[in-house]
Amino acid sequence: MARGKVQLKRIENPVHRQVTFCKRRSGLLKKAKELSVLCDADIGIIIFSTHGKLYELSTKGSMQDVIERYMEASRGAQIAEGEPKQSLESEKEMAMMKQEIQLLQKGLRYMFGGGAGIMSLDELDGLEKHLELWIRNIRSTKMQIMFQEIQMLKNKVRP
Amino acid sequence: MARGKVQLKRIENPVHRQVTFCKRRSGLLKKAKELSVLCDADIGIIIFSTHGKLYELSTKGSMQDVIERYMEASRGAQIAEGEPKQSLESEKEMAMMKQEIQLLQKGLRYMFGGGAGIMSLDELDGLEKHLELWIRNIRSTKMQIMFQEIQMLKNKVRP
DNA sequence: AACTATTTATAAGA
DNA sequence: TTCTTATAAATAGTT
Repeated sequence: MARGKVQLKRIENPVHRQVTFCKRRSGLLKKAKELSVLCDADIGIIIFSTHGKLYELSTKGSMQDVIERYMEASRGAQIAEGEPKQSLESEKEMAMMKQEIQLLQKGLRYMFGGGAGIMSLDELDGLEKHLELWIRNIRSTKMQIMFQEIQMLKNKVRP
Repeated sequence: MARGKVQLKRIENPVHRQVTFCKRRSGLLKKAKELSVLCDADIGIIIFSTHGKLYELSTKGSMQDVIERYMEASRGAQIAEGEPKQSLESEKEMAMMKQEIQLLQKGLRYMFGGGAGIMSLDELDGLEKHLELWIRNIRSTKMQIMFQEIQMLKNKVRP
C-alpha cells in the first residue's frame, strides 16, 4: 500500500513479518470497530499469530456471547440447508434443539466457568434430564462398539 | 473515507447504512485474508448485521476450529491470571481441565453435530464418567436450592 | 516509534 | 448491486 505494492504471499523475513502483523492487526481491529459503530453490527474477531498468541475483539458483549450467537445461527443455517422442507415439524425440532444447546452451553459455563452463569432450579432440572439422556445414548453406542469388537475378535479366533 | 470525512457514529439513514455495511464488510474480510496470508496468522471473524444476518470468515480450518482454539487459549489465560502461582499443581489441573473441556466439546458435536465427530470407545467412556459427575453436582446444587426455598417458606409460614 | 510517498479503501454520485 | 472518481485512510519502506 505504500512505497511499493505488496505481494499476496507469506512474508518470509521474520522481522518484517512481525512489523507488518502488528500494523495490519491494529488496522483490522480499527476497521472492525468502525464497522460496528457505523452500521450497528455485532462483530467478533479472533486472531492467532504465527506463534500462537491470541488477539481478540468483540464489539458488543463478550466473545463468549458472540460465539454462542454464532453457534445458534450457523446451526440454524445448516439445518435449514440440509433438510429442504418439512416446515412445521422441522421448525419445531430446530427450536427444541436450539433450546437444548443453549441449556448445555449454560451448563458448560456453570461447570467450568467458575460459577459465572448461575442456573435456576428449572434449568438445572432440564440439564439433568438432558445429561441422563446423553448418558443413555453413550452407553448404547458403547455397547454397539463393544459388540462389533467382540465379533471381530471371534472372527480372528476362528477364521 | 472519500468525498467527505466520516463521523464515527451510527449511520441513521437505513439505505446509506446498508450500503456502507456491505462495502466495509467486504473490505474488512479482504484485509483479514491479507493479514492471514502475509503474516501466517489464523483468523476467525464473525459479523452479525443489525438485522441479525451472519457473515463469517475463517482463514485456516473451520470456524469451529478457531472457536475451540480460542476457548483453550482464553481459558488458559484466565486461569494463569486468576491464580498467581502454584506451578506444578495448578498446571496439572489446568491440563486436566483442558482435556475435559475438549472431551465435552467433542461430545457436544457428537450429540448435536449429526455424528460429524465420531468418538472412540475410550472417549465415550471418559465422557460418560464425566457426565455422571456432572449430574451428581447438579443434584447436589438442586438439593441446596430446594433446601433454601424450604427455609424461606418456613419463615413465611411462621414469621 | 515516526515519517511520508504511495497504494488502498471508500463516500458520494450515477 | 455495480461502476466511477475524488478524497480519506492505511501502510511499506525508510529514518
